[in-house]
Amino acid sequence: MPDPTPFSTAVVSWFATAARDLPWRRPGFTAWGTLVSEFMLQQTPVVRVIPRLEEWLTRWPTPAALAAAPAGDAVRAWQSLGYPRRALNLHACAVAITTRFGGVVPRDVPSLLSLPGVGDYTARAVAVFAYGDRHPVVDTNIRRVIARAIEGAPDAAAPNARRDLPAMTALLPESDSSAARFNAGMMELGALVCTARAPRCDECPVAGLCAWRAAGYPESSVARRPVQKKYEGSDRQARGIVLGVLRASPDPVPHAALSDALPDSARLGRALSGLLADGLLITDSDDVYALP
DNA sequence: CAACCGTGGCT
DNA sequence: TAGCCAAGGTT
Repeated sequence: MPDPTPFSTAVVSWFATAARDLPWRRPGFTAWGTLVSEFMLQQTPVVRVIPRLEEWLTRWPTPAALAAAPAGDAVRAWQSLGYPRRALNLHACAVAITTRFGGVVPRDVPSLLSLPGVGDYTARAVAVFAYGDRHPVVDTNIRRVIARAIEGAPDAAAPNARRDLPAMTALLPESDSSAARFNAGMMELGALVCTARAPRCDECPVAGLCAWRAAGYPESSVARRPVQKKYEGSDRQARGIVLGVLRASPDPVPHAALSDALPDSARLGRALSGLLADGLLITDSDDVYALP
């Protein structure tokens, strides 16, 4: 490993000029707002998150406010952000923060990891971006930047905390504030310049230090498997159709209305049992369904 | 650990 | 068009 300082310094100074003006970077943004934004940003693009985030924080400005609402309200307000379990988990977070942490989003990583739907990335993102503490943050952007610039590989390998966290730690500046800006800068670099497809290497602030560039931009040799199975006709799509009907209706919905929206009864049955098991749906009788 | 979990925009 | 991809987490 070469001296990480020139690399880290270049990323931090680039970030000072290139950072996007995003809601969660506003002065005075709360730790709760950071937690909500990180949940929404789990696999959902920034541009689609921003309007939902503003709505959520206006409606539920504190964990206690969300905890006082039915979980179904959170699922409905999630709208089409996708992966609606995140809305359920976020509501459960609000309850846990209110009951176990006095209504204050915890600051230490182990406490954050104890919250539902909070994993290695989200826990450290909150500790770093909301509280300014010094931890390595590793998301998909950072793994790709490290793979290319440091390891000379065309793409990131599968996520692996045993390898990813030490790799980021080795690059992390000493001071809390520089470390936080480096974490954010690495994510921004991966999002804006060192992108998965068509990276903008001519605009890259660390091109001169990049191992991938030095190696002549080798391409991946192994064929990549599809990132997702086909969506059309899938059970995943079926769950979305069912929840879409429920979100659109202020009242509980009879099974017949769901059959109209999803005539394939086997697929509908799998969607309903799955959603019930996940707690995204409740049913009092055999044929009337509602959000929790 | 591979598979699963939504949705929509881009190429 | 069909596949790729987006600030992951859970099982």
